[in-house]
Amino acid sequence: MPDAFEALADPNRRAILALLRHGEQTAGSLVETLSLPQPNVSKQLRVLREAGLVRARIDGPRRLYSIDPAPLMRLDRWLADYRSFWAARLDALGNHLERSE
Amino acid sequence: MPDAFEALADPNRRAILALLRHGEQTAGSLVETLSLPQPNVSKQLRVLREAGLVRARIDGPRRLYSIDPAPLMRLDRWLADYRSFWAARLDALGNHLERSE
DNA sequence: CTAGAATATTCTCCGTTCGGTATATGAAGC
DNA sequence: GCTTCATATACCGAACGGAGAATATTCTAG
Repeated sequence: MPDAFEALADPNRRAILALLRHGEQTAGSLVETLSLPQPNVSKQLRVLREAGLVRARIDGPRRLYSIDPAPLMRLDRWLADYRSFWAARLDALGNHLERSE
Repeated sequence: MPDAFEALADPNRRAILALLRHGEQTAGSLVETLSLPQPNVSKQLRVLREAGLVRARIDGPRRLYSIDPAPLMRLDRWLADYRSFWAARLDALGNHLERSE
């Protein structure tokens, strides 16, 4: 059972996640968009599912996949411990920041 | 040459990064703290270096490793595209948010 | 219950990675 | 130049991960 870090290590899986940002998608539409072989996509979806990054909703013969944000939240918290390393640098450069204290 | 996602997929490498949060460390002190074989640590440091996550400063016979935040910044920007998936949920729970539109 | 569409699983092959051990490089002191 | 300490690299075998092709499962329709 892979964790989120391992699941995100693969570019194809990140591409799937990016597509799911636009909303629920059937496995088939992901196959079309990615122009990858169907079994390949299905296997990557399984890894994403086991890592908790996506969930599948059964709709007749299709499965509708969508993002489950929980592991990404944890990744965000993990990353928070490192933000101080670049926050200072950005302030110094005077860049516009999306976030402010 | 591995990218940051691949480099972060390994728990030992994440442990090294966590230790470097406290500041520059020699390879030797990392070996002690992690209680991993020295060549193992050295190899993980190489992967982290090639991914740009750490840099090494030569100080006599030792190498002082420290965090290079650039790839983590990129990871943060990557993650930003997914924040909307849990921001709404946090709002609903009444949690305090670091960022606001 | 048969057929067909959508998706998942299995299998094999191959390149990569990992842990462990041994060895090599490089700098500093004598 | 030799020795020693600190670190890196080379080598090996085992385990892992991904691509591809073939097959199995599951649902729905008729």
